[in-house]
Formats: sequence, C-alpha cells, structure tokens
Amino acid sequence: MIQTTSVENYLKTIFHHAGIGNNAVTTNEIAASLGTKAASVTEMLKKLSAQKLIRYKKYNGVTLTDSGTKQALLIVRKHRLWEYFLVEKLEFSWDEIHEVAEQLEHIQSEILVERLDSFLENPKFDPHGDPIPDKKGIIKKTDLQKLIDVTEKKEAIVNLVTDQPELLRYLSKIGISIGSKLRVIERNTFDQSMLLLINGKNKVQISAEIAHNISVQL
Amino acid sequence: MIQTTSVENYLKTIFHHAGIGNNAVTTNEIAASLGTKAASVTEMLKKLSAQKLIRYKKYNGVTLTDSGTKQALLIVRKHRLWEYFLVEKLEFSWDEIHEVAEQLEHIQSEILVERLDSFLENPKFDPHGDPIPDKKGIIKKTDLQKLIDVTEKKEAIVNLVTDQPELLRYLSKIGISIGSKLRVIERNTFDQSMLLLINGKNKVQISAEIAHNISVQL
DNA sequence: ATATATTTTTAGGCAAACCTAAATTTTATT
DNA sequence: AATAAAATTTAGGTTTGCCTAAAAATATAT
Ligand SMILES: [Mn+2]
Ligand SMILES: [Mn+2]
Ligand SMILES: [Mn+2]
Ligand SMILES: [Mn+2]
Repeated sequence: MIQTTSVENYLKTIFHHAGIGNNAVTTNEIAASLGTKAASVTEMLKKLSAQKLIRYKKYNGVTLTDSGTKQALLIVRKHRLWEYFLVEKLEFSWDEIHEVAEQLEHIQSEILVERLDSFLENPKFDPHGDPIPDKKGIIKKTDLQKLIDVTEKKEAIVNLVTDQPELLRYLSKIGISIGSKLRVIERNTFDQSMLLLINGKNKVQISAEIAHNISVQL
Repeated sequence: MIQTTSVENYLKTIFHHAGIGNNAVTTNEIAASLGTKAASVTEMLKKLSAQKLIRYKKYNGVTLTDSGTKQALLIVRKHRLWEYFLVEKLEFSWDEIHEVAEQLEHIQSEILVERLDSFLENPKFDPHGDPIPDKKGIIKKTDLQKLIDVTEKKEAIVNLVTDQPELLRYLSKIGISIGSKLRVIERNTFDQSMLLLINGKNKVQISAEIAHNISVQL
C-alpha cells in the first residue's frame, strides 16, 4: 500500500522513538517530534491502527507492527541512502543534508532505491555514522558507546554523531568528524565536561551535552 | 513563495500547453492533462490568479505571467535534470524515467538543483532531446522539424522524441534513439506512413502517428 | 436568428491533515 | 483516598484539492 508523506513521517517517528526494543511511544512524544498537536496525533493513530501499522490501545501509547516496522525501515533506508548521495556525489556537507533527505525519502520508486544503492556501491553507513538498512530492512549493528561514558586516558574512534545541523557545524568547527581519533585527557567531575585530544593534534574542551551526542568505538 | 505540488503541476501544464507563443490555455485542456475535472481547474485558476501566477479572465483561458513562467521553467529544469541523472548515472532506460521525475521535480532545494547540475556537468538536453533550461530559465533553442514533414530521399538525425513511455519502448524496439540517422526511403501518400532506413542498416515502416512524435535535424 | 451543443463556472460536498477548546483518563502528590 | 497535575481523547473547525450536478456563457449548426 502506498502511504501519504504524513503517514510515512508518523511511522518513521514512532520507529525512532521506540528504539531497539520496540518500546511503546506516547502521543506527546510523537506530537513533539513532528511539530503537531496531541489531538492530531490521536487522530492519525486511529488511522494507522486501522491499517494495522501500529498496535494502539487508548491511553497506552503505540508500538509498530511488523508491517509498520518494515515500512519505517524502508523510509529510513531511503533517507540515509540519499544523505550518502548528497555528501559523496553532490559535495554537500553533513549539516546540509537532513532537510533535503526529509523530502527525498518520500519518493516512491522501488527501482530508484535499488539503483541508487548500486550506484553508491551499497554503503553501510550514512554521513553521520547511522547504519543504512539493506533491501530487506536488516540493519548492521555495531557496538558503540557514548563518548560521555569513556573513561579518562582512553582512546576512541568517532563512529556516530547525532544528526542535528547545529551540532554538526560545531563539531566541524572543532575538528571532529567520523573517524576522528579522540583521547580523553581529562574529565571534569563537576559538570561532566571533558578535555579531548583530537587526532593527536588539538586539545578541545567539550560539554557533557556534546559528549552525549558522539558515539565511539574503543 | 513555496508552492504546493499541485500548484506546481498546474503551472507546468499551462506552460507546456501554451507553447512558445505563450498562447491562452483552456480549462478543459488543463483538466484533461492533469486528469482532474473542469470544476477543479476553475477553482485552482482563481488561486493562481490571486497569486499573480497567471492572467485569468472568466471563460477566456489563461496565460502565465512572468512570475508564473519563471516558476514553471524551474520545475521543467528540475524534471529534465533528474531524467538525465536517472539515465546517465542510475542506468534507467528512457521510458522508465518520466514518472519518477514527476516526483523528483517537486523537491524544494535550490542548492540541490545547482549541485546536481554541476555533478551532471551542465547537460543541455534531457534523454528525450528536450532542452534543459539553465539556472536563469533560458532554454537553448534548436531548429528542428518534425519527421512527418521530411521529404522523400532526405537524411535526418533524430534530435527529439515525445516523452511517452509506450512510444519510447516502441522506438527502442525498432532501433530509433536520439542521434539515429534516418533516411526517408518512401512516403505513402495515402496514410502518410513512411519507410525509413535507420543508421544505414534496417528498413522500418512507421505510421504518421509515430512520425509526428519524432523531430529531426537535416 | 434561433436552437443545440460545448465549455466553463458556481454551488454544495467529501477526505486528509491540521488546529483549539473542552472532556476524560491516568499519574502524581498530599 | 482524595485532589491536583499531566496526558490523552473527543468535539467541532479550517484549509487544500478534489468531486458531481446544475446553471450560465459561449460556440456551432440549422
Ligand atoms: Mn538525516
Ligand atoms: Mn519526511
Ligand atoms: Mn519527462
Ligand atoms: Mn509533477
């Protein structure tokens, strides 16, 4: 079944908020995430439920069904493939791509997705380090840990950052990108901020807020 | 001003039907072209007119204003750039691209269009031979003539074909593509059908209907 | 010139997706 | 357990873009 852009955005939002455990997602979370009001969300949840894309019991939040998950994964696949395309082929920077990918992810054409995937040589991660689901919706999972949890003196490689333009521009400014080698020189126990050595060159102090949005591999 | 997909499709349709002279386009023509009803068109014409995208006087058809033309040209530019991309980069065939381009043409991002144009190395014609307007909306005009008007014994190069999937598949089947060299061996004066020699190799008989949809350069 | 046919517009409705305000249910606090 | 607060749902509207049926205007044919 072909869905409207709106339905696709609801599915994607529920998918992202449910996390790996497919936990129940609340009406308010969805509303906040989509920039709509709770009343509008309730209305849409009834429609999604009628289509068996979600399990919905009044006042109890929602979970995606297998069908809903499958559709959400396809949208995520398209979003991330397009982001990869924009960076690798069209020379966009990583903070410019999300908004455009939000539009491109809704283009309906199976052949387009598969040809794009081939053209890009089947990338496994998007420019922010998020895994790209394969045609069947399977996501490669890597074991990452948040930079905020890395102990003093340890070294780590940046593998994933949160896709938020402001954060991304800031990271670019201080010289952090996917693949950067970080050494945690010092952790401030008061505010959780940390002093980093980036690629063995520059020392930079980052807030806990920033450290929460960077994931690394030791 | 950002327009809805629907408004963009109306502008594009009016643009295509108005032709080079910016002739008035009728309500029924638009309805037929968009697969909507005349009543819906009338309603939309009022909105376009209120936005000064068209000149509209009841019962008199419409013409695009400069602003309307400019917007239509941008959509046409995007449509044709995406078609070029699909064929040249993603290995689509010329009959598979129109529907996808109908969706892609509505992606709103100026930077995307310009980066795509650069990535494709500023193509001047799409896969059917239609000229791609440049950033300013300027279209390269070539002097072509319809194959139906080519006199017996003459040779001509195929430069443009109508973007209709069924026609395109048929042309592929009989070996006609952009750049093919055609010799008009014989014209049937009864039904206007013609016998062609394609690239000096194959002889093929085509109907007047087909000949109307091929344009050539002598 | 009048009658007929065609085109276009108007009037009244519908579905999708949003909204605000009010009612209801659930959760948290005393 | 009763009350207050927060979350969710319901009720009633709005806008966009479509529809059918009827009315009005224009074009065509006798
Ligand atoms: Mn993104
Ligand atoms: Mn989206
Ligand atoms: Mn096309
Ligand atoms: Mn379109």
